[in-house]
Amino acid sequence: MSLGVREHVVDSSRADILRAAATCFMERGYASTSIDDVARSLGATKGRIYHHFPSKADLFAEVFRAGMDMNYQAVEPYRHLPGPALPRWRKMAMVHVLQMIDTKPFQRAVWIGVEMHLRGATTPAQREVFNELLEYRSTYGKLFRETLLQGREEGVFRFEDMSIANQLMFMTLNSPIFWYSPRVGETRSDIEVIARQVVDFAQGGLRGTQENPT
Amino acid sequence: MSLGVREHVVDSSRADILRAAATCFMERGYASTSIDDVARSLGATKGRIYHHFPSKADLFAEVFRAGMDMNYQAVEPYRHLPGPALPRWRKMAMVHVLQMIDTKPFQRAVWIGVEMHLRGATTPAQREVFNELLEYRSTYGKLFRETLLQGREEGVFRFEDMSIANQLMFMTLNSPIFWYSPRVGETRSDIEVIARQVVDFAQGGLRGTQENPT
DNA sequence: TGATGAACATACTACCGAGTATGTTGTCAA
DNA sequence: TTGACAACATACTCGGTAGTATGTTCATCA
Repeated sequence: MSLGVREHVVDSSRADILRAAATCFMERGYASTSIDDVARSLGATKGRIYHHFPSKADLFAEVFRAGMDMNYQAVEPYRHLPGPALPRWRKMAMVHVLQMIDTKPFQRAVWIGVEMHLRGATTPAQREVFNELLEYRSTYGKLFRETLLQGREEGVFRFEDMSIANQLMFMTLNSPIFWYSPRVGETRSDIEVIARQVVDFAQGGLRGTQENPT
Repeated sequence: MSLGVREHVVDSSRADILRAAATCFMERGYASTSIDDVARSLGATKGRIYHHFPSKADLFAEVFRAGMDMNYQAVEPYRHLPGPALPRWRKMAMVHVLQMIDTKPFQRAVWIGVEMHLRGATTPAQREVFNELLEYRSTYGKLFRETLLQGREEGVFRFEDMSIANQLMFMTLNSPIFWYSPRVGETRSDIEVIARQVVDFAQGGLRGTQENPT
């Protein structure tokens, strides 16, 4: 079952390509990123990319999947924390936001992928792959949805429309992929302060205006 | 000073092109939208586009400017409402969200434009135009910023970092450009219900968790 | 009424980028 | 040591697209 040195080298090369591709997609978007761009950022040529990935669309899909995997694995350990909804939601939200910051290029790619799918900018052949990935994303969304519902029952959340609340919450929690950029000399605790503010905003939003208390 | 029939026809043709272009940019993004796409959606050819706009980048810039103009003109009447910050902020926010819904194609173009600028995906020549447009956008942002500060002094808002709060607020208020789509048989009041939920979420977010009340 | 120019359409060029076909080099197994 | 294959690089093709150059039509005005 253990992988030989050769396999590790291959996987490492693949992973390097995925990282470079994620960064390129983040910086220029999908359409404006050429395979040559990705190769150049690796000091390589197209041959290397096409040796590991059959097409640009497949390369992008792998980046997308990698980003989703990171999220799922980060949040999954906390989804079944027992007890009231709020602390569990806060933990999950915090982990999610930190993921957005720590793996920004991949998360931007996920965003781009969702956008592309929503406007149907994929070939029928790529549709299948994408549908599977978005199913994956949908599953991830459900992790939060359950906790949102429990929180509403417990009175800590007061949103009206579940669908809208879900959109707004994820919009808030995902937003660092657009505006966060590391500062020089930034420590881990600085990042956590930022993430906490994002989570606080989302929590306040989910509670609403609270103009009719009791 | 009054325009003749000829000028009106010209302006109407230009406006048609801008609307079609905004829709195309929304549906496929900037890079994936060809001038032929825009022309085809008008039942015309490239010649018509290039007769009115010198380049694709200029066409896009005009769409961007039109979107910003709509926002500014919609919000400006309320920026100097006297009295406490909260009702003024709510009015401005509500108008802003309704603008996002009513002129979605243009607002998506504005978003795309900001993204493009942030990653520097513009030629030096287009930089000047873009810088002016983003200055415009910055001015628009200040309309809200003043009210945010007043609201914090009055205790209705409790955010820590002004920059982050501003980002999160606009992220929330802008978000309908991504997830709103008209429903069949939807009335104006249905739309206003949606917009109100968005504004409520943003207001709750700006107030924060409120775990240390007084 | 004919000349002029605006408002397009048509036909073309030049380039860029995805994908392919074909080398080249190093490694490992027999 | 050799041959076979993985992991690339190199050198192409080919379709699509921005931009241009050149018609064409119609209204307006001298």
